[in-house]
Amino acid sequence: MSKAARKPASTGYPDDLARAAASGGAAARSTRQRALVAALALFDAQGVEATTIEQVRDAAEVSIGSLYHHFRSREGLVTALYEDLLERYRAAMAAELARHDGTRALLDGFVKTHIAWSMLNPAAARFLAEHRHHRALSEAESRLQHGTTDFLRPLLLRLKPAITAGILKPLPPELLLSLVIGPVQNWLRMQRAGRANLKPGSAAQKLSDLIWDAIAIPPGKRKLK
Amino acid sequence: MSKAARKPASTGYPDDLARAAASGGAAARSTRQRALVAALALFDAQGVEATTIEQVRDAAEVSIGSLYHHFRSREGLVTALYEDLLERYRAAMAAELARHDGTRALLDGFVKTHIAWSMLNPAAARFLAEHRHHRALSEAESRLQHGTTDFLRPLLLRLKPAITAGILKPLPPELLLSLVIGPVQNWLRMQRAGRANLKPGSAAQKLSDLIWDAIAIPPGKRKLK
DNA sequence: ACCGAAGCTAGAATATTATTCTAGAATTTT
DNA sequence: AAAATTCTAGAATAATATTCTAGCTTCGGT
Repeated sequence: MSKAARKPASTGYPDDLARAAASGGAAARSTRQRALVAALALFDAQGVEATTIEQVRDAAEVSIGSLYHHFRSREGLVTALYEDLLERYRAAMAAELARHDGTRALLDGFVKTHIAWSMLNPAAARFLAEHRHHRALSEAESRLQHGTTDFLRPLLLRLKPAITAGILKPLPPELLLSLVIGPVQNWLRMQRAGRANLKPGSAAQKLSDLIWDAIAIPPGKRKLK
Repeated sequence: MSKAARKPASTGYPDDLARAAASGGAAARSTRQRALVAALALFDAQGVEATTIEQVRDAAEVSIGSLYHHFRSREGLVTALYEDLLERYRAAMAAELARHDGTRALLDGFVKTHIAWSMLNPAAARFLAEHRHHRALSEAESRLQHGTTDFLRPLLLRLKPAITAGILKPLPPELLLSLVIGPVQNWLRMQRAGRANLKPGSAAQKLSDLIWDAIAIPPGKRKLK
């Protein structure tokens, strides 16, 4: 349990460090990365408030001094972890969205990718979902490309033309975003809480269809422009 | 500067303690209640992690001993506050829902009441939204009527008959709930973050309509049973 | 009205945890 | 290779949560 450095299934970290392991073995992981991996595992198991710096130090086999050198404070560790995970999510999502281009396919790709990534990286997904609001993050967010927490800007930009084209209802961005991401995040929360009976793939398909009904203009009523 | 201007001169507590103030002045508030009010204000201003027991003691003018007598621990204070606020939300919502009975009116009432209550009690709404997942709460939840966090069971029960009647799509409860509550919670989060331009009333109306489009069977396609 | 029990208040004493500090090792730059 | 920088280490310190003991207040029973 302490130093199972090789197998992917246990850390809960996105990409599961297959890359790091391949590039020189466990020892090659940077101190910083070891700390992040350990922190995520502990946070996921016990919650952030309940995990102490000392626990992270033991799990990551990193000295207190190093921890503070890299992260400045306990809060800084939380923030760094959030930034790192969000970046990984974004990369995965961006890669996936680039493969679709119809309006409908884009929405479908977003919903399915979001859910699939969350199932593949449960600890990361939970952490991101539960710490969207952490006070120290507002400053971190601005450093993260956009000044917004929901990393959906790209999706939004590609949905807007469909409004002009008369395919989507002319909704303000805030409603469009809420309708797309809201139900998905909510279903994932229920699923994490063990209150979901549908399988993820099935839920994704249905949510995608239903959200479409909410935001699209029914074919019969479309007016060409 | 943050855009989210907090209301001054108010405790932020639901009902704003008008009741307590009327029934004998500030001194009449129970120790426990003073602690909850102070805690909510501090949590809202600084976040939970950043507020210390000592700060609560000073703000509430309650001794450490009393604090621990009433709440058992710091975590217990958080949990008690969550339970108290949730109970107030529930009472308000239940009272409102009892006044409607058509399927559409019910949904509309839910969306509008949820948003209205959140605007009226911003600190409470934020706290509830941000601490839905707090580890110590899972146990608390079971004590709270239903074993679920989303206190939407009553709404769900009243929506189900509409499925049999062919008005709503035959959706599993988890999807129905996600579609109704997800967009609303998401919009409120954006609004708290200062990223909403719509006025709450307008957003509520539109969300209600859009959600209806997602979950209802279009009139033309309904089959009577 | 009085008694005891239970609930409540108080804050000093203690325990736990976060953070700082100083020193030295490793690495990178010049 | 010397100097500078970055990184590691863990003991020392500071901040904070929790426990403990003692006195006070309220309340139900007589």
